[in-house]
Amino acid sequence: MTLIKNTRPTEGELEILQVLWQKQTATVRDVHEELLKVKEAGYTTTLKLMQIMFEKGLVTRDSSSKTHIYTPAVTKEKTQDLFLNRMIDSLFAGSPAQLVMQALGNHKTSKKELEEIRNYLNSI
Amino acid sequence: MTLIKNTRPTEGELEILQVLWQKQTATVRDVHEELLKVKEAGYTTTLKLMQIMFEKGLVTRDSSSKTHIYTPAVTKEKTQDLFLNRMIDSLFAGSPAQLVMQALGNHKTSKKELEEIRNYLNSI
DNA sequence: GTCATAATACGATTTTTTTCGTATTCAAAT
DNA sequence: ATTTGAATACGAAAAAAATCGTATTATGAC
Repeated sequence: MTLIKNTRPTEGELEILQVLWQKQTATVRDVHEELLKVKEAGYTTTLKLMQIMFEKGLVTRDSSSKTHIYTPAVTKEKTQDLFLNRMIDSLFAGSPAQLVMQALGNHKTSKKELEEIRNYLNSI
Repeated sequence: MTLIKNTRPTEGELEILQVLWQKQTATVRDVHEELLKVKEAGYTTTLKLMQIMFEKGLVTRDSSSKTHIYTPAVTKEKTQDLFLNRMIDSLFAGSPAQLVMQALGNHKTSKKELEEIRNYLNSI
């Protein structure tokens, strides 16, 4: 039986997952290139990080050809939940509602988005 | 002139702020006692952390008597926002609405809370 | 086949955060 | 005044995360 660890990605790992979720599939170079748009980083740094993520089971990879092809092994939703829960616990007294209202309050949200949320609320 | 850095509290610092926000004012021992309810920690560990937080400006302290008295120097709301923004950026494609819906979806929120949120929405 | 290029592997270093041991100091109780 | 207990200061070690340099290897162009 395989123990599923709830490995919480580090910041750096999160940045990489970002890219993988968007591209679905990518080489180290692909990811690296994408990261460069946002921050400074050496190629081998990205590589190493992705290797570690592979060991942790955060990504899978096809290594049948020299240039490995990576895919995310955790979903964006699961990861979002991981962080949301953590944040609700540690900063919002365990109340999702508090987080929601705080988030709505301090970010200008468009009418359209507010409407979406209203609809969503009604659908629950 | 003093540069105000947007120092993002570390995990450990957050736990301490937690306690300070709740108590408003506390000694190292107070905080430490509170932390013990939740996790294991040595007294001097807590002390050191609070000293570092003082240097960073995350807390202030009254050191007129031997036993210093600490108070939070950052508000809970500001700190919540700091983390919310970060999370929205890094996990929700910059869309607060997405975060809100995800948070509502995956946590059983009571009818009463949903009602509150609805009211809040209408008030915007 | 050889060479050049680009990829991986891997170890080591650096940086950040957490943890703790020890020395010192203050104050209250005797 | 002395002792004792609890507090702070401080440095250093340990742990976690990020960064990078170098060696090795595979592949495609010639």
